Amino acid sequence: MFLHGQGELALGSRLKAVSESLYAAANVAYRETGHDLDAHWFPVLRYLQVRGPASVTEIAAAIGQTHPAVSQLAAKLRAQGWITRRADRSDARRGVLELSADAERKLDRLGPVWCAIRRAAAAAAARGGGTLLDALGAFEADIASGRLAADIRSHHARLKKAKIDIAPYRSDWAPHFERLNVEWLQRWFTLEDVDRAVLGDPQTHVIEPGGAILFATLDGEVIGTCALLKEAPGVYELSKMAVESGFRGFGAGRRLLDGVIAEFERRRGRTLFLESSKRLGPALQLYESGGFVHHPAPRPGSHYQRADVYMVYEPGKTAGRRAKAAPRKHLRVVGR
Amino acid sequence: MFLHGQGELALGSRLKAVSESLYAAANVAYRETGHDLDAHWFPVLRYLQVRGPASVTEIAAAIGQTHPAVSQLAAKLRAQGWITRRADRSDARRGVLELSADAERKLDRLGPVWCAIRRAAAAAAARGGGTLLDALGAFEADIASGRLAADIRSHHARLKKAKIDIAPYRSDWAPHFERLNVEWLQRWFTLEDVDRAVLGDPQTHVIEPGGAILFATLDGEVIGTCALLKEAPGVYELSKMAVESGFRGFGAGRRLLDGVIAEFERRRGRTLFLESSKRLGPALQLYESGGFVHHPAPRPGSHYQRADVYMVYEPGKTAGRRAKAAPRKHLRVVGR
DNA sequence: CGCAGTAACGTAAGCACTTACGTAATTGCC
DNA sequence: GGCAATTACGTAAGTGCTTACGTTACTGCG
Repeated sequence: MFLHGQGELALGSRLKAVSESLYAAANVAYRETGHDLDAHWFPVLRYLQVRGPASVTEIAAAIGQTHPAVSQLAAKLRAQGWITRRADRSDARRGVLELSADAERKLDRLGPVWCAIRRAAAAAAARGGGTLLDALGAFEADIASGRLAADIRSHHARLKKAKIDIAPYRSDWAPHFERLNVEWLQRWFTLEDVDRAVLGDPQTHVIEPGGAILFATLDGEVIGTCALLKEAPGVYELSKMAVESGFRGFGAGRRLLDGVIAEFERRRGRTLFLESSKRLGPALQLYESGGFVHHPAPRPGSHYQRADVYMVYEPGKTAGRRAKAAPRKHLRVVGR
Repeated sequence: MFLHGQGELALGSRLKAVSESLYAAANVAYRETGHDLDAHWFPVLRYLQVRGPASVTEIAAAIGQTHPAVSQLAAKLRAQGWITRRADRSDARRGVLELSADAERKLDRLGPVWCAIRRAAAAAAARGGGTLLDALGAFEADIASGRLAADIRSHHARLKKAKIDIAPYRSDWAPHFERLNVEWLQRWFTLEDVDRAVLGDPQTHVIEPGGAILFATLDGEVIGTCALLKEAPGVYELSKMAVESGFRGFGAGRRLLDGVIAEFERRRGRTLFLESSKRLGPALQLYESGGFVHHPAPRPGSHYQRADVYMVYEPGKTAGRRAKAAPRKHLRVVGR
């Protein structure tokens, strides 16, 4: 192509073309996997998914676009039922955009597609090696030959067939432990000092005192984590359970919970408790079905500001589990 | 920025944003240096400059855009006097777009700006190192901080102050010798076998037989070249003179011509001739002012199909040079 | 407390492309 | 040599952004 000979001068044109091809490739992947959304919506929808309800200007600033762009897209998404808008009671100028429950459910299933796109794109970029121009050239070649699209397809097929694995702590996965937890903490609460300490150095704060950290992986991709903290001899806390948005509903949370309980039992612990919040409805359901029962009073001397739920593990109480798990059956099929 | 955390998934958005920022940065550079054109025109204008007159679909295919895009831009450029359109007599559907003389003159001066943009962009891309994502991040940082714009400015300032240097043959510059000549040969004629041989391996075809190759450089950038070929003992040919489009009118051709004549004289040659074409008006003027006189008959046994001009160097005939050079004075000031 | 300055949007219009479509000329093929 | 298929390319309309502008609400400062 003529522009290749023009070096960096044609970068603008080529970047734009590659950008558009990437949107198109992503859209093909969405369509093929039965997801009805447009790649251009990704920044806004993903922001709302990860960070929770937000105003137009907040989103615009975060994704690097102008507020009219977000405003117009929001109107369209609102018309299609993806998002809702309510007034901000503290500031009448501002509106709060929020994913509809339906959209939230849809997005929670997109993990494998996103992961497939990410892998294919990373592979294409890496093939170029060295410079930006080389990487761009490799991208263009992959797009022109259809290799990018084929790669997305095959990665997605692999991910859909893959099973969730539970793996023990690995120091090189410490950043995943932090990333996954920071994501939901920022969304639902704020990072407290206890969190920062534990997440920043899990080795010394969790592993060395006699606790454990488990990772849920799907085809090598870390998509969830959970920790068992040793509080006192025989007393353990289940904590830092996090599953990546986009991979929810595949059973990772259940597997992590079972894994942590197994770790607790391997240590012959006496007491296993957890602290959580009423706001985290689906998580509480999971804990209940896993054998945790609500404790009437809040835990004395809790280290979390946010904790208004205190649950304790009672091995006998796993009866509800099978019943709760049943309606999830079709999800498991999709997930595996 | 939020999108940075999304890895390759946000590549489309980021590429588009960087693309638009690059257009904007280039436009700032054009405006600051007093050039009245839009960065979006670059692919079309540059194609016409380098390859010569072309049809809408040919350009569209070459620059990777759709024909309506080129068609619409062509209409705009035609209205502004940048290009003209005439009918293709062999195919009534097709039109032939051609740069106006004025546009050609403007584009011939853009070399330093283009070079400055290229250098700044290359530096930004290199700062990221490794992967496409890193390079992109570096780009975004440079754009946000204004460093890219500042770099373009300072590179341009350097280039405008720089003088043209004439350097002897260096084997690592052989690709420049080829590139510069292929560019104009493809535009004005076609590559003949003689050309391919000489350009592909100048060492054995030019240097070793006792000839010479000179390069014109501006601040380290190779922008022109010219060769002295040894035809027989004492008989030399001036050939393969080429100056990059974008750097014309800065006196590089004159300097190369003088340099080659000096090489000829250093070798105590008897005869120095050249072959050219009537179609290359400005080049013929240069040769005339440099002391070459037209020979009435074509050269017997010419190796070029395209040659319809045969000139011979006569040392006394350099009188016209000063007169011809005079109106160029302001150009030299700009060029240095 | 009043009121300039600023912030949060929404709307309109523009821009650089695209896809869709129509028309006229050329090519290919029996 | 005739006619279907293809090609060149203009026009219209759509898209995903942008800039420009206006309205309403909030904020800070004398």
